[in-house]
Amino acid sequence: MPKFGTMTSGLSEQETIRRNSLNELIKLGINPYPPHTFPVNVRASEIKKNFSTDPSLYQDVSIAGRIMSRRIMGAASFVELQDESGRIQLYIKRDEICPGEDKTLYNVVFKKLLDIGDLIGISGYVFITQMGEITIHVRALELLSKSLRPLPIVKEKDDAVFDAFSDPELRYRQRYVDLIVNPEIRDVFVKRTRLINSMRQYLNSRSYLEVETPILQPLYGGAAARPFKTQHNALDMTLYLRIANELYLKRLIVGGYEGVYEFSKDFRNEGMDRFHNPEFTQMELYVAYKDYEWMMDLVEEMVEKISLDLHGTTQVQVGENLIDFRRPWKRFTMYEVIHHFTGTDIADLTEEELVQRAQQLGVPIDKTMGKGKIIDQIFGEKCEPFLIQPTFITDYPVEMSPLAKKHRCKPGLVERFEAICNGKELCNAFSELNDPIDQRERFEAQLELGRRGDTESMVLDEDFLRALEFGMPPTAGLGIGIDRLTMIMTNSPSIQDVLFFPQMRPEKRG
RNA sequence: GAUUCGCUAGCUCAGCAGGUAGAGCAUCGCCCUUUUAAGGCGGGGGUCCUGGGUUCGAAUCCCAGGCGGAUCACCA
Repeated sequence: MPKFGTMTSGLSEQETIRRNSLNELIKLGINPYPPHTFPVNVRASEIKKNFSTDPSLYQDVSIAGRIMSRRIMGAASFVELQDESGRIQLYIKRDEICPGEDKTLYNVVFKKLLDIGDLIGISGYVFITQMGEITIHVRALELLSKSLRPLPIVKEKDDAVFDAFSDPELRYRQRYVDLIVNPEIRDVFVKRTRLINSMRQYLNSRSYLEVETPILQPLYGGAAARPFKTQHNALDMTLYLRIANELYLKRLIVGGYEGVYEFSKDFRNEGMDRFHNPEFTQMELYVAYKDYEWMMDLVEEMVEKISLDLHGTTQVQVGENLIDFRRPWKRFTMYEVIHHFTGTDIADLTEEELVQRAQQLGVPIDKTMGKGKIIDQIFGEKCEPFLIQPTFITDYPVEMSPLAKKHRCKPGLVERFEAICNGKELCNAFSELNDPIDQRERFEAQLELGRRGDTESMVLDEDFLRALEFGMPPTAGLGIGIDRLTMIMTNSPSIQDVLFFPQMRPEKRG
């Protein structure tokens, strides 16, 4: 466990030595945390990429970064310097950085008082060593920040990694260390940002308006989930952290915007596992005068573009599976896919028959479940895990979709789809319910489910109903899980791998 | 929440017929002016997650707890 406290007595040997080095530096008149800028004019990866084709460009480079390893050979040394772009080797020669009689900078400062983990700035010229490594020959060296804790040392040879910093608990709790020593982790988060940028660019190119809606809500709505509850002192009222932003975005459609979207952190007070974090990110989009068929086309196009932007191809390797986002994706109705995987046509079954059938299939159900939830359960158990390539599942039972419009020709169903990919839901979308009378009835059915013991049933939102009563255009709505999509696009097996700081229990000493 | 595995030096790990702690890298000292998991020689560094119990004696066995991973349940 990490050691806290600032008293020397509580420090490890290596921490004490570094603090002593810090004091020695100060005695030599060197500020270990200098305030001035350092004039970086190039990045490590750029030198490595371009030096061979045009060496003349790199005769006067100035670069800053972290010391990741040192190989000291008497009066000359090699250092691996890491900046945001990658690593480059430095060659440091005593008589080069200490041209006069005083060799303190090399013999004492560099060799004794600097450590792996310290941030330095150097200037020099680039050359290639006898071993063929592109290297910066250092003319001047300056300490930019002293590191007081020893860094885990990860070594590599011939693509084999030695002593990897791999303890998941330490990696998540000290993500900053993870990012320093495991550069491929940094890349996952770069991809996450590029994914969001790609999606935003796509939506902006269609002139949809990016908006912000409340995270603290007096009523939670827009999804079936248990909320986090908090207290506003001045108003003396309970507020909930949003579980979705659907109802607020629809209010904006009522208000006259014809396309709105929001990247939103949502919060659900439920179990945690490798697919679930209490706070997670969704992108919700609402477009007026469109329907769910239209939205399927949009999702296909957008996700295909994202894959191309990230990987230059529609194909992505995810674990054992090669997933191809190339349009068009397969489309099945919920009943079709259940029939396909279970051999049962559930379209005309009564609730009792459905219960019986679920039990025959070994699908666990309980008394609080309505018909819709049982169908969803069968789908979740018997179909969803086996849908690997991106697939649209359409036309859900009305009971499990209280915010979706009734199907234009199939009674008992709604105009809803989910995209399933790698056995998991990627997005959820409907032709939005804009009939205020129907919406009120659906809320009331949800209240009834709540009375039967369903802790995730929706609550009735009078203000939202009032908005609908003013008239909402026919609208297509979409919610897409950004964490899940990032997991797929970066081949990450756990949501913790795509969140910088996944939720953890507090660490305790002893 | 349930089951299961894990927690030993800064990091990765070994040690578990119970006898009082080890390796590699890191670190410290010395040598070394093109090395790259640099190398050579020498030295330090540990509430063995915590608390109880069994025992002459516990990192090791037993019980309880903490934190984490995986799987399951709820869910995105």
